Amino acid sequence: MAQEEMRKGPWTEQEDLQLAFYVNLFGDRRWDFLAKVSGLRRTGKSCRLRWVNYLHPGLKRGKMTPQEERLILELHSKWGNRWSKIAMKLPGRTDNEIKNYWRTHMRKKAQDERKKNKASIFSPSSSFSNSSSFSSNSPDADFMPITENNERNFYDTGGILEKKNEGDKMKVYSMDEIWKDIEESDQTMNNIKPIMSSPIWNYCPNTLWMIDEEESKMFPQFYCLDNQDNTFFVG
DNA sequence: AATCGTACCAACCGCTGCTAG
DNA sequence: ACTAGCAGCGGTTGGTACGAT
Repeated sequence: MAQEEMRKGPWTEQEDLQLAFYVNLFGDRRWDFLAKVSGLRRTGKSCRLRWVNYLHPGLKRGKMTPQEERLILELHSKWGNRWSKIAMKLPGRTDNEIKNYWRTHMRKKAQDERKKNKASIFSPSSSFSNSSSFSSNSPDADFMPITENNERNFYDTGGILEKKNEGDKMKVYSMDEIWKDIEESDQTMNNIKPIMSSPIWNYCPNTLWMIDEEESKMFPQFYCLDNQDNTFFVG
């Protein structure tokens, strides 16, 4: 039997409306089922992605704030490429968004570093000439961490570098209280399996997806960003 | 005005882990 | 205990907007 051709590529406004309607009707589970009943010629996977990354009412649009940027840097240095985990600490931001941001950010930073290094590489007093990154052939390698296998990887940065950043060029921001709570929530999260992986699910008290009492116990706290004065607060 | 390079974002792909049967 | 199906995650790619030349 010839399988119906699945649509790919950008979503139309009509498709968005259709998806939103059926998600509201049946909930945000069983994506294959949703894809089928909605009549959208999309895979369940595609529907889920569209909903999570674009249509969900709890999403925050627009540029990353400096606070968010700093938090991403901090969390990435701690957790590495655990985008979904990082996204959990940035309400309204998706793992995809953070991942994209990081990619752009790192590339830019790598280029800056490269320029700096090029300027100082021939200087006799340059400590760079003694650094391990000197031997790298890759253009971005200067900014890549060394992995547990002693390999460099542009994309997989952070995490294991946590100690390496102590006291050297990585600026340390004072986010003690946030960190304290993140560490506490780490312990909690290690013991409790989250119901949903996306941060937006426990961020949308005014939407159809209100968290219930049980869920709120699992996620006792989350950070919110006050766009007025750019401060974090715990909800 | 045309072309090129870069940044950004949306979406796809492949893999993994979880869970229900 | 095993397996199939599903959900989610991380990596990658492709398209578009925009600024520089």
